[in-house]
Amino acid sequence: MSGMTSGVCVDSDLSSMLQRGGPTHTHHPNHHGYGSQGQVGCSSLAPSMLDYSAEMERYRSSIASFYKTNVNMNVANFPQSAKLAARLAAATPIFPPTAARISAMASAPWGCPDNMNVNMNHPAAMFWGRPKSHHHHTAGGAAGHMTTHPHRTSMHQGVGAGGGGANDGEGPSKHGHTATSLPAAQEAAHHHPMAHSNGNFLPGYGGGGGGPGGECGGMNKQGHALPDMMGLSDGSGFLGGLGLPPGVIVMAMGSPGGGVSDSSSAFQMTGGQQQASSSPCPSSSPSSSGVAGAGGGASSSGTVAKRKRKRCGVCGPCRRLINCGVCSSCRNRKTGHQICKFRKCEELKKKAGGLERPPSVPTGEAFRWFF
DNA sequence: AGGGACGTATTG
DNA sequence: CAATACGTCCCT
Ligand SMILES: [Zn+2]
Ligand SMILES: [Zn+2]
Repeated sequence: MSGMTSGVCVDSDLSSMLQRGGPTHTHHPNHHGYGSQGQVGCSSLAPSMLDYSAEMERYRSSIASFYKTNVNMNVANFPQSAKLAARLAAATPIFPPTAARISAMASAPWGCPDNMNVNMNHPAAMFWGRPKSHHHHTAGGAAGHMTTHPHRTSMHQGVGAGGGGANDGEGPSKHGHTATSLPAAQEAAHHHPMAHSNGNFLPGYGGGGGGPGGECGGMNKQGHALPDMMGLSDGSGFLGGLGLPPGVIVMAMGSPGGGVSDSSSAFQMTGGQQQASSSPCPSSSPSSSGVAGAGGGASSSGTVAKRKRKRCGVCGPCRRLINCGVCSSCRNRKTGHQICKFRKCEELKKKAGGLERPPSVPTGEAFRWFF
């Protein structure tokens, strides 16, 4: 009863393709250098993972096939970072937007094969991958194919999408039943027995293992994961993100609006000032900048205008690359201007207004934990 | 308490 | 300038 519009299991198809797709894998995509903003971390363990490169190739193949067949995938909800990642990962001669779509079918969405929710026509999409390497690929075999234009503006949610034939310029709309039922599925928990909990978020980089030169990626196809699950598995107990393909896998669904991380990198040093190497010129004097918060927050109290906080970038939600497209925030993004609920940084949620109230060990004590 | 709407900081 | 998302106000 629920859904199962077209009984096509992506997984199955994919598998088939994989089998048939005899990639001539000649060159190995050795794209490394992603360790910029941290979200890139690698899982470090790749036991049964033969060559992820090979896998990659296969994926690409399958992807290509898919592309041929399903060119109409919706590519919404991909934050720029996601899009970017998609492109990088895909690193194929195909058009950027296309790449995104393609990857989209590489895996199964939150639907479980059992339910067959894996419809590619789904209005929402999930996406795995890296946010962006910040710099164009430094060097890499795949890079050569990239046709990325240094120019930004690439494609907006619906504008550039049409590049090649996308029919849905924007698709804001509610297809009718889709929009309505989807949210329920997501927001409501759809507990799955073996949910791997791999939403569209980035690989955690806390593990550290692996070395600088080795990016590992265990691929975990089948990503049954619901938005909720991902949300629940936030950074704290999160440990299932190790299975990421070298590229990105997007589950397509399409949905109104796309989301992009506020600062693509999304990394803030909890302290308040972020001194990342990417930052052009941090400094500035901490003294009141005159930023009156938003909406008039600062007006009342005081002088200290709190600068707008940024996502921690490490929590589960933060790792998500794309918007679910069905949550209230996503649906109201136009007016609400809020990030997808599932992507809302937990840190921000905590203090989101509560602010100062850290009932807990002072700084020094924290260290004791280690000893 | 939660969600929507709005202003606006921030970034590209 | 546009896009995105944070912070707050307001309504329910
Ligand atoms: Zn959402
Ligand atoms: Zn976060």
